[in-house]
Amino acid sequence: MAVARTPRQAWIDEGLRMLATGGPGAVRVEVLAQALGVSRGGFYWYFTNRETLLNEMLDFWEHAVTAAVVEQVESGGGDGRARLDRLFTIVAEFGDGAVQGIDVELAIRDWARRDELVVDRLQRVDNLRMDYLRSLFASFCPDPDDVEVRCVLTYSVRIARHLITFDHAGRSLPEVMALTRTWLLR
Amino acid sequence: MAVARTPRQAWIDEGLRMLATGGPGAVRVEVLAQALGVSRGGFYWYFTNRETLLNEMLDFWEHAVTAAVVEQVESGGGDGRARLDRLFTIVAEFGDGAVQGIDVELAIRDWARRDELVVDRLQRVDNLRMDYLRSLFASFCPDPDDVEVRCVLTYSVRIARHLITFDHAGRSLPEVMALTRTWLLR
Amino acid sequence: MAVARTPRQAWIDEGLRMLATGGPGAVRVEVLAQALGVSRGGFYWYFTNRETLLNEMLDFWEHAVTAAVVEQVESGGGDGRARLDRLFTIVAEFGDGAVQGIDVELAIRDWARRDELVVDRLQRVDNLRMDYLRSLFASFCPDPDDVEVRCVLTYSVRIARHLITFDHAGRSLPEVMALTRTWLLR
Amino acid sequence: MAVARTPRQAWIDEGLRMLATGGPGAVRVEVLAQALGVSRGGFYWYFTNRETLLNEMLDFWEHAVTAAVVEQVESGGGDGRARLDRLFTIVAEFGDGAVQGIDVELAIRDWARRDELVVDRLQRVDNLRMDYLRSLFASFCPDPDDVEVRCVLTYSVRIARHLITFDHAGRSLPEVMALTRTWLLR
DNA sequence: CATGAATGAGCCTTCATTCAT
DNA sequence: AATGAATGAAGGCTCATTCAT
Repeated sequence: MAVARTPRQAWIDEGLRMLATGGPGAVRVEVLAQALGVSRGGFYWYFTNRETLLNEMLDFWEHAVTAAVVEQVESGGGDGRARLDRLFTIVAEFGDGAVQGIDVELAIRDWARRDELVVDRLQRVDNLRMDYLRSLFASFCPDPDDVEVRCVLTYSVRIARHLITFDHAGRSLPEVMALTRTWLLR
Repeated sequence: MAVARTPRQAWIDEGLRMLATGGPGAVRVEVLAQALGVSRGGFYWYFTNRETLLNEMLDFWEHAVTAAVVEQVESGGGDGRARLDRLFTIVAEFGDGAVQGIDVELAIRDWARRDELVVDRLQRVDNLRMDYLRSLFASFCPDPDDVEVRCVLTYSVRIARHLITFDHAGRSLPEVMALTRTWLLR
Repeated sequence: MAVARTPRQAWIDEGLRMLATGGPGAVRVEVLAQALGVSRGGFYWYFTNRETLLNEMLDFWEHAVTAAVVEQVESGGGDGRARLDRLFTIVAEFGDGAVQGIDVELAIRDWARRDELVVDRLQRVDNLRMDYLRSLFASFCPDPDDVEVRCVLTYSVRIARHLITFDHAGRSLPEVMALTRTWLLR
Repeated sequence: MAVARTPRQAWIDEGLRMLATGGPGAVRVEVLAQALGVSRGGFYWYFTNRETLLNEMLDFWEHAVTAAVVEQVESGGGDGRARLDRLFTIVAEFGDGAVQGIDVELAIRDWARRDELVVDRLQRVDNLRMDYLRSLFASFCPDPDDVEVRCVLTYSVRIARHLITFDHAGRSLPEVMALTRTWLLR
């Protein structure tokens, strides 16, 4: 059995990288191949066509992201507030290059605006994370409405932070995020 | 008041519509021409090339959006809280077809993630709106940190709302938005 | 109005030429373009895709072939035998380069063996010609069975002659064809 | 009697099957391999390249067809007319799936129109069969011209029958063939 | 013997752009 | 001011072939 020089996963990883950089349209077979130091045609050994790769990228992303989320936070123990605090920290440090990075996620979110199939996957991820968020906030917020609002605000900031480009009246972004965190955990 | 739509502007409007629908990559000369019932070549009488159109689309969007924002809210009078309340209502009713609609804005925001020139324009828009938001919140919030946090949260929800896809634990999206509004104006 | 440098029909003619030479698989856009001294992409100004051309080639062939057949023979007058004789002569001289040439026809006949849509067109052509043949033979053959057999034999020779490759025991092909003609008109 | 089918022969058989179905262009290494449940590369252990297979297919076809022709007819005995009658019957029942089937032959005949090397093989087959046909017809036809014409007609019908697509004025194809047979043996 | 993997030429198609009219 | 026509650079996909194991 010959060793795979460019394992299937390598294509997926690279594909997600290009997705993050330029959206689904930028996931081009030729560019992928070049990035992997392989010829264009080699791609078709692993994937029927470009669409297949795109789908597998989404599959992989969904699993990677949902598996990682609770795991990282729960591993540290503590009460709800402590865990939320840790969650904020983790999220704040989101790496850009990582497959689970925010750039991939933003690209997928934008992609979902024009592709129903992407919406499905995104919805599963969003619901899973929100359920977890709710459980954490609920541990110290008695009012369900209050919980829901905090979740929405928390999740919204998490996403929008990378799409908004304003200056913060003399403050740094981390400073503002720290203030926001305090406000939401109040 | 609708400005007389010059032929040139017709291309820009149609371009923004396609941008909203499919991102910058979907702004294709052929499709535009077809939508305007004109031949493909006619495009080049008005614009040097595709990039020129893209730039003018951004220019137009920036002006349209910044002109409209304050105007609509201020025209109604009232104190800061009242104006904020009106702002929330206006934003909540954002039409999708309009050139200033949220779909164009989301497309531009995603676009900005991979194009520096777009970032500049977006930043001007964001700053302008945030300055206005700050002035409104400051009218009844004495603490500047508090103001900043509320602005960030308000603006984040405004954007992220259209990118997030979860169910709201039995509530409708408008219900949750109403709760959020109350929370932020508390 | 700009003059078409390569009118639509030029593509069809050239396409039929390639079909005759190498079958449907040989009708390649690039080769066609090269033969017409035009760039590859120009093809798509006239045709949606390769299949469209293939279909129009078949359409054109069907019309050209059915229009030409009776016309040529009838124009000379005379009784059934005389017309049949003329028909044999015309068919015997079938040019190869002509769009209505036997090479195109043989290619289409082979093509029909693997494409239902081609069969339909071929059937219309075959029936039209056979009806005409029957009318000619019937003018001097009282027995319908006799007529049918002579038609089948005549038509079979017309086609198979170009597919059979044997030597004729010292005779030339024209000699044998002359003998056959006499036999069938006996 | 089926000869033990060597792996090599399996490729040839399968190749002839694809040839019959779709012409030489359809004899693709990948499809062959798949049909044999073998990997694409295995092909190259047996054959230098695709062309080698194509040649061996033709070789095999030539031998199979020439060996079978006389054998089948002669085995029954009888005089010339009886043998011819049997020949007609055998030919009329030509199976399609068999390697010596008419579909392979038609494909090869079409192929010969564009490949000189194929013509040579076809010519040998045609001559062999025609010589045999002549000997049969000569057994009851004193005139050599008459013999030649009958041979040509017989052989032409044999081939063209599968390429012609007309309706027979209310008769079935077998009926017409029976009439033709009688006519030719008259 | 045969496989998994990869190459590279070739084909179809799309699309921004150009150009003569 | 605009059209019909054509160009050429990509990009997706197929397929014969090669090669290490």
